[in-house]
Amino acid sequence: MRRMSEEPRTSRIQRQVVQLILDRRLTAGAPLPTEAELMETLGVSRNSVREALKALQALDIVEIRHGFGTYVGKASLTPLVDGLTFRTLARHDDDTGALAEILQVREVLEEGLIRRVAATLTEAELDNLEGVVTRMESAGGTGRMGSTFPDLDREFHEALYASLGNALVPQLLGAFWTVFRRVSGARGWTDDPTPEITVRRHRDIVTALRARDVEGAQRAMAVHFRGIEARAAEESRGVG
Amino acid sequence: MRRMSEEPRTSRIQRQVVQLILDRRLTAGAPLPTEAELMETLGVSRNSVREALKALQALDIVEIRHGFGTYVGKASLTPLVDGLTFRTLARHDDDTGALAEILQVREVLEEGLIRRVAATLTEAELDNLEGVVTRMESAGGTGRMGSTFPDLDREFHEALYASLGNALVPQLLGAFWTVFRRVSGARGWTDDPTPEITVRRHRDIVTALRARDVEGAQRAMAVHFRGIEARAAEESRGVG
DNA sequence: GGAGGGAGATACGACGTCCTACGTCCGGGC
DNA sequence: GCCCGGACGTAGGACGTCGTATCTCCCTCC
Repeated sequence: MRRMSEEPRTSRIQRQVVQLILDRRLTAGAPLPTEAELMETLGVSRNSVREALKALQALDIVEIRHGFGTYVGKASLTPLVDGLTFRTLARHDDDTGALAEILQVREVLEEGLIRRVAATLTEAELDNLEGVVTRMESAGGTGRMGSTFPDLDREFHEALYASLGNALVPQLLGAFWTVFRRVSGARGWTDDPTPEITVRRHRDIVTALRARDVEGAQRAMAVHFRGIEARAAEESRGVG
Repeated sequence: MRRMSEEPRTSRIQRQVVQLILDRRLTAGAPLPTEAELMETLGVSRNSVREALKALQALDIVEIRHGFGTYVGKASLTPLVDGLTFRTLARHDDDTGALAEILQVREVLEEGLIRRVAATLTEAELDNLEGVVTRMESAGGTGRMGSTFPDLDREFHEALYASLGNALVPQLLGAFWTVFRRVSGARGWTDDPTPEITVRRHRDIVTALRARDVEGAQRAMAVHFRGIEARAAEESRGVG
């Protein structure tokens, strides 16, 4: 009699490859055994190996370079971005609700984080933030809403939390930000019609931070998010 | 002359399958075309189809059931859990730092969320939370630290934010919680040596919430996290 | 002697075919 | 009427083959 409920090859191979990385203490960028070596080591066919590696690639746990080899991946939050984007787009009619959920999480995170960061930000970091805002002003002032303005917005929020020394925070916020932007693009939303207001909100945040006004900084961040939410609601009303 | 930098089949197929789901407005659980149909529709081999589906399965965008068919997935945060777990374990020596990062995000989230939820929690929901704490007490009191205690802990934190109406929040917190637990397990950490203190911290949170004491609830949550952080530091010191 | 280019090695990308495993459903036997 | 077993559809897995991308190294040309 055969064993019942045997685990599928592919998922077993996935675990074995991960375990191999862990056991050998490999870090991001380190080369993995070739597909041929893996199929021999694990005693499975090349198809199974490839399917397992494809799955791990989707999780950014391995990186496959055509004609070169397979490498340990950076384990970024790309899968989260893909998943959230799909999930939001797949709500077909109610993507406003899905975006609002993401926005609320971002809001709670940033309002809590800015308090933690307010006390420890150095003057140099504040100067840097102010520089980003200034660049936003000139980018918005030209009337040319290319790709630079959103990038600066993202840069602002990332620079804001750099001093935390928490690598996960900017990645997580960046993931949410990217989802928001991708969904906006897929829905054909227009650019921010009032960039000068958006820029001012950012400047308010820096001003409060420079004054070491924790409450004020949090309030300014909250106001900023009210603006984003209002715009999202507007757009989805206009389109839907 | 050939076109340079042609996109790989597999990733193109991935996008096409996702687009198919979006175009047909399919929702979680809906059946997808069979592998044979896809290979004909997209004009590619079955292996390519399978590799693409495997990648989408890893993202929980599709669900494959052996011998039955392929279906639209729930797009849960499983990929995030897998990614964060790997990422933490792959830091080999410094997993304490990685766990601390996750813990800090959880902490900021929960401290911000509890403020938003404090005003809107109904008495019935408070009763439910208190019931969970009571069950934690009896589970801890027996001395038998099986799997129920951690499950109750998770249940507590999920029930706490149910009234937000934000489906993403409990999933995100659950993901972080699961990563923490998996890493703990992989590192062979022991069970909470002082469950009675942990239970008390939970009860303090409920008490503050019942008194509609927003500041107190946030403080109680902060204290709870101090405890978790201390225990994590202790364990990793003991093992490392 | 050094820079550029081509040949070969290496490794992933894709395909076709075959067989197996799983699950459903229907029909025959009890 | 119930139960069991086999047919059928679908995914899982294996093998062999060819195609294509990247790197390396050596040879040629300047």
